[in-house]
Amino acid sequence: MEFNNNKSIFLQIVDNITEKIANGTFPAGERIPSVRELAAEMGVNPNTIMRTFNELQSKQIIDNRRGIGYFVSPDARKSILMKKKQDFYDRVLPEFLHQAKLARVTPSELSKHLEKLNPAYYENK
Amino acid sequence: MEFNNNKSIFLQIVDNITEKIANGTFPAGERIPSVRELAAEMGVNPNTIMRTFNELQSKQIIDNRRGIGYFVSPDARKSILMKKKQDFYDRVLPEFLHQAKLARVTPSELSKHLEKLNPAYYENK
Amino acid sequence: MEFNNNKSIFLQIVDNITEKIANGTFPAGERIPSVRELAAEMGVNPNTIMRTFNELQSKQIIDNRRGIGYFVSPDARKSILMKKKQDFYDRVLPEFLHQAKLARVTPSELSKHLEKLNPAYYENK
Amino acid sequence: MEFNNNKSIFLQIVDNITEKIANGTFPAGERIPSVRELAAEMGVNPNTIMRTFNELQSKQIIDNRRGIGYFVSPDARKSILMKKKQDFYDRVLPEFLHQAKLARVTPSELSKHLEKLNPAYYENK
DNA sequence: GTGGTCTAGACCACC
DNA sequence: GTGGTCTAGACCACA
Repeated sequence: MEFNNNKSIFLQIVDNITEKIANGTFPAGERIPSVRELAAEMGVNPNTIMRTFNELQSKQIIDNRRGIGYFVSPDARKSILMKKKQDFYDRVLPEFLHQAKLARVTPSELSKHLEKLNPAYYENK
Repeated sequence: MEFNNNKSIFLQIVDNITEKIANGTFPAGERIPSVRELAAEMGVNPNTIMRTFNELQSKQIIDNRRGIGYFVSPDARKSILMKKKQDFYDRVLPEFLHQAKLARVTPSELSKHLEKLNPAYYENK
Repeated sequence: MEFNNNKSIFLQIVDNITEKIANGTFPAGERIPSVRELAAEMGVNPNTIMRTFNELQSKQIIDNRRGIGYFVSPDARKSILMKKKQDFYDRVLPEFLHQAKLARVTPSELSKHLEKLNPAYYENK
Repeated sequence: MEFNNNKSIFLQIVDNITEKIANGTFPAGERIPSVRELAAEMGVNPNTIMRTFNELQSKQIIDNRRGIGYFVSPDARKSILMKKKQDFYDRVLPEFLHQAKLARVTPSELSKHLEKLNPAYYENK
């Protein structure tokens, strides 16, 4: 896996696994790969994966079964999608509008750009 | 001044001063307050202000006159606005669309929200 | 059987079987179900039951008759009850009082709660 | 600092610091010693302290100021005492009564012991 | 095999 | 000086 330097690796892995649960790559109730497997696959130290798992567990996205591994929580997908959407409207969108204002992008200018992108660019990103 | 823990303090001050130049609070050619004044006003270590000034200077937004202080560069405002707009389209907007996709916010849903907000919320932010 | 994630599974099964001997579900001298039976019944790996049996045997609560199975020791019940009571006064009660102190629960406050619970709640738990 | 083998070191340090905040050793709003200081004082690796701080921060008991250190949250003490008391009644007390029942300690027997201890032992523990 | 903890040590950005 | 992240490697209990 390729990592971006702006964000810590373990948080990028948190995002990565969260998205895999959201899009069904890791289905609800299923076991996710072991710490060592993921570490090898992502070219990262097992401790880093462990930290990721701690984070996901504290968010109640995954559960642990002793000696067996980590499993996707039953309602993880739904709760992830809900939280993501809420975060989008509560934090991402206002911040975006703030940035638009600082860049002196007028609402009409912005609308024009968003229209042009709809739906092609947006869907393929 | 209140700071956000997600971003380094000196970068938040860079943004703050940059915006003050963009909106004319600090006009072109004028002297900006001294390191000590700003440090006291913002409740921050003078070293942090120095770092801010170094950053602004390297972006050619302010100039130093030895023994006198720092001054807003003649063309600072125009260049700030240009860079801001470019950064908005090159980085902020794509990232925003990416976040929208991850949050499963459809283009039409997004348009609807933006319409509702336009122009009232957006202008007053 | 449902397990608590704070304690190892085999120790939870040890507790479970110990209590069944204490309350007469598994009477003295009788054979207890086989490893495979218990494993199936509890939804657990047979190795885990084996470990449980080893533990119980080392505490002289059960005995093994080769090729036949495990049997409740003749004096298991009496010894379990004695040890439990001793452990309660030596370890559980002091720890409980320590927790009460950390929670700033005064002795009188505690007495009041215990009175209210006695005997109804306590007996039916 | 001396550690108990039944519980992970970082959780024992969490308890230790939490109690120090509860009893006023670390007053609200004050800075707590640095990671390196505590690590040296407790004879532990700085990473272990870091893990402790992450835990305390996620519980909103301490806050971070970039480049300066960690500070006790303004309302940490009150919230700690509330949570502790709630946990005592919700979890510790029921578990204790359950243990008493398993040990076949009758309510009256228990009351007698608690009386005897009141208040001397309890206060000095 | 699984996770979990801890250490030692390096390197970084930031104040 | 402060915290923050990551690696490497060891050791452990548990299933």
